[in-house]
Amino acid sequence: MYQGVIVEDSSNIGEKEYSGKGSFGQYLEEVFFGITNNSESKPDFIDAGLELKTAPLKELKNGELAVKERIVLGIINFDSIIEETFEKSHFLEKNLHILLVFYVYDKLAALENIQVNLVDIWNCVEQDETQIKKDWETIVGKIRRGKAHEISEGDTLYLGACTKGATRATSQVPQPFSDILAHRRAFSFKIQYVRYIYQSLMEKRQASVKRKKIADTIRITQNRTESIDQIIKEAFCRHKGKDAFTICKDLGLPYNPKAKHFYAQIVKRILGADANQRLYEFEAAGIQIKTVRIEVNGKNKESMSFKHMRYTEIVEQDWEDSDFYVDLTSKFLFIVFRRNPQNEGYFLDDVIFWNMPAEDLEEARKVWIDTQQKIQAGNYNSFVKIKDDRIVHVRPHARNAADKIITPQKTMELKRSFWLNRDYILNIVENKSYLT
DNA sequence: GCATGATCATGC
DNA sequence: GCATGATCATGC
Repeated sequence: MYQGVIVEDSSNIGEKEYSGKGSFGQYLEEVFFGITNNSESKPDFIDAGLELKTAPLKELKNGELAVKERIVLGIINFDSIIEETFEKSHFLEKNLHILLVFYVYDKLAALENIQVNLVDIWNCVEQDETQIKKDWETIVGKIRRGKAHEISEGDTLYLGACTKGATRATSQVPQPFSDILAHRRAFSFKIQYVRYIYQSLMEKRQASVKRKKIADTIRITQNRTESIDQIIKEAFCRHKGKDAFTICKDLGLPYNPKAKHFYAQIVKRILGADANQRLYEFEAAGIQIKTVRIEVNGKNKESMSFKHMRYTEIVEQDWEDSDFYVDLTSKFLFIVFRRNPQNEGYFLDDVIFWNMPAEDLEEARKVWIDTQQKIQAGNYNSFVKIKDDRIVHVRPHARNAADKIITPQKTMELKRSFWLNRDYILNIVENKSYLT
């Protein structure tokens, strides 16, 4: 643990070094707010009841800023949390009101030059009480059932239980209802939720400046006790067996299967939203809608691509901060269309709400590490292939052969992505039938 | 029939 | 102009 001196006057500042992850947070607390860094589990601004959290943003190629990481909210004590209720939880005591400081991440900049982009207060209970409580109870439920070692990021929507500690081997701790050691974990706002927080705070600010109206959002879980997947299932059941053309006709949507958001539009409408309305839970949880087409032979033709990787970025990243990790730990909503042998069209057969099981995520991690090492070594022609049968593979994902990006070796390489193997997708789809 | 490389279509 | 989701084309 870091033992800091109290910064009582500015002459101390120059003597102190802030390094590593969280250095900007320490700097803000000590120099700007004049409080000592501590790992005590009391609010940082005890009198105001405010917890200070800094959140890095990264600059995208197009100049826009995007949230870089999840926000970690404090270690989960497996032994004491089982005695708590959500309303009186340690989590709520510490994190009810959070003062968020979004800043632009710059590894090389001096701390005093770091650019703060947005400061605002977020009250997760005021905004999202139902789901945050549900998530908290899901996590605590696993601990109470002696399943702390099976906690997965995929279990929850907004509040996650992320792993803590440098390595798997050195971060195993006991749990109260099982002899199996579990990975030490902390509560966090999942990165998709942080993205949502940032986006909605920015929108609020811009709307107040420009006196603009914020687009309507629908909460599909509002006034309902069912889980989000049950609600989706019910809504989709009404359209099972129809072809996409008929569904569009029945919903009053244009039939335009090549449009990028065609299936997302259908989903939206099936769930009761208009084109100009937004689905709150999908945005706040970053749920990915993916379509799968099954041919007459019972198989899908295609693997599933994700956004292309940036070779210079991946060599510097930890697995858990990588784009691919964020993608794979999202909830997925697979919309399954099946080829109709009579008329060659596709009909809606199933929707599957899915998240990747921990052991598969671990396999994906190994492939990611393998890829990272090969990029580091400048080896761009021996990535994991689909034939290797390792759940995911690496493959080109470019506009054409000339569509290249820079590498750590300063050469140009074809854009590539991680892909989910087509067999793996088929397996998900065939084993988890959902609409009955 | 499938793996793999390559590319398309759309929208922001 | 490019990201992204999706799909095509070729050769083994």
